[in-house]
Amino acid sequence: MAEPKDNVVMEKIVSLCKRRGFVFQSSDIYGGINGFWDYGPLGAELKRHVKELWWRSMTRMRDDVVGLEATIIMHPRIWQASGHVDTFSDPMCDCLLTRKRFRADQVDPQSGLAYHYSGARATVAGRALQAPYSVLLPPGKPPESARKVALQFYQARGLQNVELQGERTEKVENSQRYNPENGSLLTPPRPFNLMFKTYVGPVADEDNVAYLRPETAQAIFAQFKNVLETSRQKPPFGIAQMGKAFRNEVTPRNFTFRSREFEQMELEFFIPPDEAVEALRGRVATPSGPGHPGEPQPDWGWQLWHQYWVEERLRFYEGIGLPRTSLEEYWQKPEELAHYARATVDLLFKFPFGTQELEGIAARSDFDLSQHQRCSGKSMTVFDEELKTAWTKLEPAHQTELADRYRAARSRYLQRAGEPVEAAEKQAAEDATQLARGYYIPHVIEPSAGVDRLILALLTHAFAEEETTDEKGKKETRTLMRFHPRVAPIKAGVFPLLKNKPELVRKAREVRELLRPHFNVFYDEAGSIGRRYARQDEAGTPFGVTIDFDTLGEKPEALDTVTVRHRDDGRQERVPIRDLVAWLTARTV
RNA sequence: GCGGGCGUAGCUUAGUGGUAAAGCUCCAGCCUUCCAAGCUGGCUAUGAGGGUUCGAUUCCCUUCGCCCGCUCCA
Repeated sequence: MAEPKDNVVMEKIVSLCKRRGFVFQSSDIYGGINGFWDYGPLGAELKRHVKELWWRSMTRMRDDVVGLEATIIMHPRIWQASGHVDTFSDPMCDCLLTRKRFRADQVDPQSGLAYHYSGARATVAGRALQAPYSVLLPPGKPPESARKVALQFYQARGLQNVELQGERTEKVENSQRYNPENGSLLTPPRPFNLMFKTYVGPVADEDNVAYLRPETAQAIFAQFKNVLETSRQKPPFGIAQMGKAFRNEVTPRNFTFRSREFEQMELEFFIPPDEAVEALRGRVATPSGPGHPGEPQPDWGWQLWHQYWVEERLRFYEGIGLPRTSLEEYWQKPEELAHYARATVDLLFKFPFGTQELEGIAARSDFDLSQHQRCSGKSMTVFDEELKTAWTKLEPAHQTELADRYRAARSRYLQRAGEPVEAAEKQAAEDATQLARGYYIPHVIEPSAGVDRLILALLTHAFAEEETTDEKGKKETRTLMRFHPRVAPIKAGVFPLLKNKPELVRKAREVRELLRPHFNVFYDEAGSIGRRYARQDEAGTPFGVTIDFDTLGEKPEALDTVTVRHRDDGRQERVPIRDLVAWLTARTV
């Protein structure tokens, strides 16, 4: 995925973002804070439009998705069930010589003779360094190789012509304290918690630790039963949520791409397990080829649902101005998948700094709800009357086959989750019995997108520079943001051709008031008309509405019409004022 | 977290151990009949803290931030 990086373009974009008010550094006047960014007036509008379009396409335009708005701080056990407490806090240690980082529990245990040193002295300058250090010498290697590593260590700390001090040796068995590659001592294991920790209530002690959510998804799983029971939905259906999430990233980089506080748009789409679909419909439909599989069908299995959501999401991106040519689909290889995932597709965008993930669409099996069922003790099953009836009509052999498949899958999950084999088998058999009675834990397809990454993608995709030559032959660079009109922060600029003609100004203000209830419009009378167009080009405003003398009736046939000027090509057309709202609506909604 | 580079106005850059310069932007006024025109005037900066010095934007230290590489990325 390595690509040539274009820093110059990124720097121009960052500069424009600040200059025009798209993105500012958080806490700027105090020197900023690493990994946090604010949206200025134009950025806030852009982000709002993107979120509204997502919410609209995911919930309002569909019968089968409902919304949720959960808190950022939740019961800490949620993060134990999800696995975040464990996976976010692996102790890490670094090689003292090469700085290479290891997960403390994954270092290959080493045996041999450890050479300990209390410090070293520079023979020429006479400088001494009191810094304990050790090297592990594997069996059969000469002691000189251990000393050589130790010399490198002290030389790296600024000593010349090193003389080692306080050498002593010690037998070591199966130690994880040394780098298997060079024998160098590692730093002590240090916890690496990527979740932001806080305390609920005024007393900050370990009993009331809580975390800022590192993803919005878990709230959806935790509220699954409440939503199911109140929304009159049943699988296949989804719960959508937008909201802030927090990760204490090791290295925030690439402008807003990897921030510590960021916003997600996530859908958890719940489907019956394939065994239930087969019992109900007699078969499980699987993808017949690439592309959008069309309207959802009752016999779809997880693979078709997964493909469906990948294609739906691609359509969404196309609809807001990111063509397929700007995106890449990456199907994770089996060895890259999380253990609970059956398939994951990353939608990548070609950023100037490399091709990077915008959204992941994961088929997550029934892992998430199962985890919460186990950890909370509350049932996460769905009852399907139709399934219960259909099951009784199956051939006994078919019943056995489906129940076996379901039981095996449940057992695999339970064993991976750490249940002893015997208990897992027993529980899985019970789950299979429940399936026959119409109860199952839904499987999940999860399209999970980063809002701020998408905003950055839109910004970098929209950014354009054009060389223009004015009438004096002077070359100029015109900067413009070619946002899709649907996401553009300002939909139209409204300008009187001249500022010092009160009748033009009055009419222009009327037009502004006419448009204001429908669109974000910007009135500007300062400077030449060309300058005002150029200012709006940098803000990415797709249309300029200019009130001139024809509007006032200089040419009677043009009375009450305005010039509409197109951002991308400077084209102009004449539109009657009474048609303006409809004209703009057709192009910006 | 480690190593390297950088930090002067809103932006892009200049410069100096002794009054901080310019272009663009922005604001006000005049002018202007469709693409950054012109004239006049104006606002705004040495990232922060400490040290050396009579005096520091310049030298030193610390810190914060940005960029690059490494590392990490459930």
